[in-house]
Amino acid sequence: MFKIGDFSKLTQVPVSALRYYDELGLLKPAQIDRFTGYRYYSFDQLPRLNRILALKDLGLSLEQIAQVLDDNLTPEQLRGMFRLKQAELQQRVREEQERLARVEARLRQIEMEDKMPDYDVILKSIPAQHILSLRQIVPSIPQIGVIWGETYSALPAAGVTMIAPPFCLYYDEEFTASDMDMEFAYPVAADCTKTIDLAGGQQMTTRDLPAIHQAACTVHRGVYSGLNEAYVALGRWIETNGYRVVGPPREVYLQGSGGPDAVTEIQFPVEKT
Amino acid sequence: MFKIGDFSKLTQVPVSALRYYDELGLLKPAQIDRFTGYRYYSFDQLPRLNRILALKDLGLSLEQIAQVLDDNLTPEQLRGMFRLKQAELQQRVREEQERLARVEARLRQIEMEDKMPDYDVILKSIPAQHILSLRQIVPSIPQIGVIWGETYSALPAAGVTMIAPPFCLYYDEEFTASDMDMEFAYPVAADCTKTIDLAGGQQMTTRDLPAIHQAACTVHRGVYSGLNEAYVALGRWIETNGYRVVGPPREVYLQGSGGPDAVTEIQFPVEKT
DNA sequence: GATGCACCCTCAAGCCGCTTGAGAGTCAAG
DNA sequence: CTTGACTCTCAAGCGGCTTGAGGGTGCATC
Repeated sequence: MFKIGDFSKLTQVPVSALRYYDELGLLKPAQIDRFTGYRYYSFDQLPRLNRILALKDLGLSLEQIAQVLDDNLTPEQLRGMFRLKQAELQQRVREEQERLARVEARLRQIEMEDKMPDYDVILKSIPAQHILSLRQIVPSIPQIGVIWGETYSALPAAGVTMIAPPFCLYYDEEFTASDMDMEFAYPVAADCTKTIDLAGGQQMTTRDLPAIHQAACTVHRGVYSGLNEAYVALGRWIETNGYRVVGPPREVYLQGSGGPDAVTEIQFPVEKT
Repeated sequence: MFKIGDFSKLTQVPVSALRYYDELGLLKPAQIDRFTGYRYYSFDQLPRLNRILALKDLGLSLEQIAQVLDDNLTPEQLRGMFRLKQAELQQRVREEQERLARVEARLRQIEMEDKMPDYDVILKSIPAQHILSLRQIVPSIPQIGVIWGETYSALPAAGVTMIAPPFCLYYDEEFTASDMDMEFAYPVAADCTKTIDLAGGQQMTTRDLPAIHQAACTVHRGVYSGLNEAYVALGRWIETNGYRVVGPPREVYLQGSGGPDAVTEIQFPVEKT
């Protein structure tokens, strides 16, 4: 019989942990002095403690360990438990490896530029939306503003209200500054079905835009001409982190002044390669 | 300006997390209604929030993120921080991979035997010890008990007290049941220097036994003839988990009755291959 | 103007696996 | 009989939130 301190030295488990295991009923001392409350342990408890440590080392929670030790589960349940743990760990290893790759990319960037990068790229999902949109080949960049003006002013007349910031989709595979295949989109209520005829003979129509599982996104603050850098940053992030683009990027005009206080989000649908 | 719920939907960050970031000073709302306490957020806060999310995704703590965002550290500190994080993550990936390998080994074993294995192997370090010992070629297994008896009875006469359970070291590379090269050891006080002459003309002497950085250990309960299985289990564990033996194994007689309540620990010094 | 209902607030507790600390009692050696 | 090392219990703390209780707000509808 040892006092807790001796048992702690023997097993290299902290006294506080032994007391905690006692509290949980995971490892009760062989004996407790009923007057002083002193815990006394015996060698016979080593196998049980070792099993606790071994299972803990496999990543099981103390609650799960208690089950394995006491609720003598069926072999079936036992297998299930470990298979689950295996899957969990595989997932975790993958995640940590990806995280490590991201940290290394960020570190290289800091070492090159000697400061934090200007754009932070995050992955997020984008919910399905119902939009009122116009798809068109746009001859030049200045035209974009014109089209936004025309389409926007047509909304109230048609009794349509935008329920989220407008955005556009770029369908060209490569960047071009002329004859761009673009779609101008206004998110509208899910039950809205409309067709609007515009001055130039084109039509805006409502349609569903499916959800995007994963998109690499970044936010640009300032005039639109600066968006370039954001695209560059996003492109680099996507490449160095092992993703690839799987759909047309979107430019969301969160705060659409076009001036220095404009806020624009760029979203690239991506997939892990 | 959005209320917290709208900002939460926009950013896909839970309301409770936004409130928590406010509390930490990590992301204060652009404005707070001084009468109702309602938080109001603006688009301008998106870049900051994105940076928070990006850094969180790299594994930084919120405290570290606050530093990066506000205490604008020197590029030197910044690099240091990320290099540290990199090292941490490399370590973690290794650990999780090893853990996964252990879980997979255990799973295979459960699938073979349809129950938890009888022996749990754990890794631990073994501190340096000062011992009084006798190294000898032992002709046969029954002789072992005899030698323990002789050496043990010589201790009191020499005024030596054992301060931990006795153990023996096995120097043979392979298992043999005859002519075993063994050392019988009694842990004694660090300042004890003695030579004891035994009946057969041999001498026990004191010496230092260095610490073992890592040892694979398991505990056997019961008669000594059952130790075999414990050795088998240990050997298998060492092999399947990618370790190799780097020193003579020890058999520690924790509860040395030799009967069914005997408790023996076997320790193999090991190294990751 | 009353009533819903969805939203917002603050404050406190809970999660896990312990660790740390306060305040008080116990044990063994000198 | 004192000293000092140990033991006990109980409470709080860690991180990054989440959950819930209890109560106030804001806007639309009757």
